[in-house]
Amino acid sequence: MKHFTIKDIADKLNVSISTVSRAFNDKYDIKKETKELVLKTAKDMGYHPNPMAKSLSKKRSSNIGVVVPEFINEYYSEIVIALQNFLISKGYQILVMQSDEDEDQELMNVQTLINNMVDGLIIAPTRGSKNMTYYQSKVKEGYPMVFLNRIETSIPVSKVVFNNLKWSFFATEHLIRQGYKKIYHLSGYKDLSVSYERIQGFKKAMKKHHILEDNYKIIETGLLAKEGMEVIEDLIFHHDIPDAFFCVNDMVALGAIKKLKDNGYRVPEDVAFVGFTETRIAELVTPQLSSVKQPTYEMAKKAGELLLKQIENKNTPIETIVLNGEFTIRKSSVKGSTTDLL
Amino acid sequence: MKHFTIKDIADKLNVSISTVSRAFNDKYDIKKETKELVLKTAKDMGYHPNPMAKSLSKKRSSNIGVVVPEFINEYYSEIVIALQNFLISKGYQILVMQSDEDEDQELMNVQTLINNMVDGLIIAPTRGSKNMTYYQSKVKEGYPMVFLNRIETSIPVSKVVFNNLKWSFFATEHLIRQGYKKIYHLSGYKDLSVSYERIQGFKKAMKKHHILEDNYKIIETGLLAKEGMEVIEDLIFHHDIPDAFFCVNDMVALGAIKKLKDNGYRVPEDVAFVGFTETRIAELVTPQLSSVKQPTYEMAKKAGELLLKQIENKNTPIETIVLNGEFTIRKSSVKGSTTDLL
DNA sequence: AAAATTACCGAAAACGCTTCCGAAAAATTC
DNA sequence: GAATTTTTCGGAAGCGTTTTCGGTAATTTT
Repeated sequence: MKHFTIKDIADKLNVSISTVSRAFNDKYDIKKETKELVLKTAKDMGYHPNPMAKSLSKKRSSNIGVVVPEFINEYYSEIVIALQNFLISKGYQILVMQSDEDEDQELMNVQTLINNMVDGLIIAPTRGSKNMTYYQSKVKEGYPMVFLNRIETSIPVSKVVFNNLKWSFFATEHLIRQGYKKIYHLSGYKDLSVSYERIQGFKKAMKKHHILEDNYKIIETGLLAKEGMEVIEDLIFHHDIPDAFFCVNDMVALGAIKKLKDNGYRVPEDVAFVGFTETRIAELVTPQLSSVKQPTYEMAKKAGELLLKQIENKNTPIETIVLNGEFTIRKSSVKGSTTDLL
Repeated sequence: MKHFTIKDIADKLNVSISTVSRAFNDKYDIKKETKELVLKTAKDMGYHPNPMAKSLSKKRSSNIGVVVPEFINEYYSEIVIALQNFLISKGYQILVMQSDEDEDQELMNVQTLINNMVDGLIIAPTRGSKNMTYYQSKVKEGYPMVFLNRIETSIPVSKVVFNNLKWSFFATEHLIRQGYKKIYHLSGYKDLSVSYERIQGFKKAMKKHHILEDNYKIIETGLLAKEGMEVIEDLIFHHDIPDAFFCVNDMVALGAIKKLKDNGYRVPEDVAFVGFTETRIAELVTPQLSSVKQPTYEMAKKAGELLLKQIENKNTPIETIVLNGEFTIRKSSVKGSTTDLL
């Protein structure tokens, strides 16, 4: 099963290779019948164009680089899948690289992809801002690039972000409305834009409902369950357990819940919980975890569209897209919910 | 910031492009000093070879296709990450596609990748065997291909698989030794090789310990939490709840546990559980879930190595690698474990 | 019916690299 | 010091496409 080339088809039909090429790229200067003939015999022969030759001559690889901080959690997995579906449907391939939540790795990934001549990049940055000046210079050069998530809206690049502030506010307000008086926020890293924004939302809700500073706390944790557990250990040690926790993500919430349960606390009777960036297990754990769901598919699609626009037409203006999600209330944050037999 | 070519370097140094090329591919017929000079100026200029041109002339893309059934669950995510790390270190890029647990999608993915001229393929098949004859014909043609997981060891292709039978046997035997008398196996799909093998392991343990057929059951479920829940609903309806469950994976176990708890059962006091293909949340849920851990990184690396061997030397013989894992016993399957305050 | 357009197609260059072939220069042998 | 071998390099073809340019044949215009 050898690979046929454009020349094989040309020879078979006694036409020139230009004609065959014209048939595939539906150019105007080819007769309709010959075009159809070429296409048909090509199909019969099982011909597929050689993408490398095409790339070389078109000076475009039809590859798009995607860099994410990780894809162990469902969130970025879904984003990658959605990006792939969308971009393949538009005739592109994607090269996915993950940075392992490491800035240096991220820079290496981006450079590897650029050296591999991707036509554009979609980057979900990890935390830290060391690379931003480099990225911005690339953007200025006209390199098609879209940022996804975890990036300050103020930075002058095209981006798609979630409205963290708003939904953090909603989630917090829900806890307040349920009657919880003392609410702590486990906040992720403060230098991570999404965490920062969620902190702002949290504070906004506190302010709106006139809750004073001694009745709430913002505790910086990481993004892992382990880190949620550590914080709880510390709080238990200091006898400083609030009525409710609003957590930067579900994993931190699950870690914290685990540690509290291990120490005899009941959730939500003693302590209530709200997570963020909903995962599938939110409804499998006991109690089911309230969480904010982000529109991964939509975010990915928007990012893809923004990028393709840039690729097809350089100097399209910078754009920022801010998306909204849903907040699902489950037992973990409902006061007086009978948790039956746990 | 334009891209330099080999010609730019050649012109600058007053040498021919062949010489420059020789320097990069460390050929024997080039003087050491000129080679170093070329390499140095290339580096200074910020030159990077054009991968498309290279591919075209070498007739190899240095891309490797990876097809997995999904990567929402950690398992395949880890495999993909490990594959990527390994293959990039060897100078390859990977193109990852996921089949969404669908045979037709899988075939499309494989064909897309082949048309994109990947140098080889690593496939973790979804269930169903429709595509196997096609794959086997490709293998016969000499197309470098390695299968990962979910494939019968009897099929004549190179593959890396987990020793499901053995570890399923261990897990089951553990339940028996804990004193559980009536054990049900929630088995995934019977036409999925991994499920089939785990069933065999389960049966083997039953046989060894002389447990009769009316004291165990094998119930076919899917791979999702939802399906674990459905089975439990059914069993509750028929008042047919055993002492313990051995589940095809953690998600099914978690679904089943959830449903049992909702109906007033205590885990593990009333019903014990063992999962499979350990996930991170196994130790975050209450009770912590016993599970068998698969060596994802090692499996991926082995698969990568097998594939590169095939790429570098066609007609290397077919090879099968069977790997082992670890079984971690946690509270969900320990009799008389004080579950404290739950 | 001659002139002007238009439709269609082939030849050839180009994309940036690898590699084969042959030749000049250097080193070795006699 | 001539002959031979080895080292080092340049020229050129080739990888499979796209695209420009020019030309013939067909069609339309006058």
